[in-house]
Amino acid sequence: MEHCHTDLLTQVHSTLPAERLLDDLAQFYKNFGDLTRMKILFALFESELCVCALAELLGMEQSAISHQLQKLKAARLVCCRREGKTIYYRLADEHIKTLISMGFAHLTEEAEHE
Amino acid sequence: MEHCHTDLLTQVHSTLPAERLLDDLAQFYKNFGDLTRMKILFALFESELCVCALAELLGMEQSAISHQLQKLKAARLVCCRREGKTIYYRLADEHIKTLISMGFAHLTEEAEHE
DNA sequence: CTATCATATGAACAGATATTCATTTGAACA
DNA sequence: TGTTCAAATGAATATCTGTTCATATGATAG
Repeated sequence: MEHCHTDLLTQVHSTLPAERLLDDLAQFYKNFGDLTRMKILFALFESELCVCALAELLGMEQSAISHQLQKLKAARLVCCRREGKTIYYRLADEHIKTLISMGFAHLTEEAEHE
Repeated sequence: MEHCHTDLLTQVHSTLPAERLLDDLAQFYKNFGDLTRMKILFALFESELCVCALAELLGMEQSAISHQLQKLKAARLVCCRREGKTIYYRLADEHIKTLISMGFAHLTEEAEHE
């Protein structure tokens, strides 16, 4: 492994953010790495929706949606309000929309180049 | 489920991108949802590096790094060049840097608000 | 052409994750 | 208070994913 410049390695190493921070970042992105959650987020781009509406929209069990919503909520990507028996979910902030849209743009741009 | 406005649902449904596209997007984000890959990407922010340098840097097996690099390569997040026996990996484009940095910023901003 | 070094690949395994089913919580209303 | 509806939760399960180990490829030097 003599061809690996040790000084370059220590330099690169010094610029790496703390392990904890990198893991938080990976955990954060993990939320976008699932089709069901992606659908939920895109649906909430348009309007706040209750759990059963999301279940209906995605053609999935209420329980499955609820489990995913808990993850999105824990990650502070969505928040909710109660109205009687119904609980309406919405995006936690518009920033999220921008973030996802960037990935979307990246993907569609890349497709154009082919 | 009568409280769910069917017309709202059909309207939201009409704005959802194609299933295929949403899945591609989720698959794309999945690449950022792993600590090892996140470390690799951040390391490549600084400099192109060969496989064994990355293995050394992360304190992991060459094989583990190589497997992850194949995934990043398949997602066109990184590319490589050969120089003799050594293969150097680098970010596929600077755009990636921006994309990841946005998540990073989002995370650190959020932390400040607490 | 053989040995060696860097990397890639495949199979196997362990740990993580998404979904389902069954049950519980919580609010409204009779 | 008991029933009903919406949502949350927990256990079980099947699938996916990351790492390791063993081996293969591919380039270079002798």
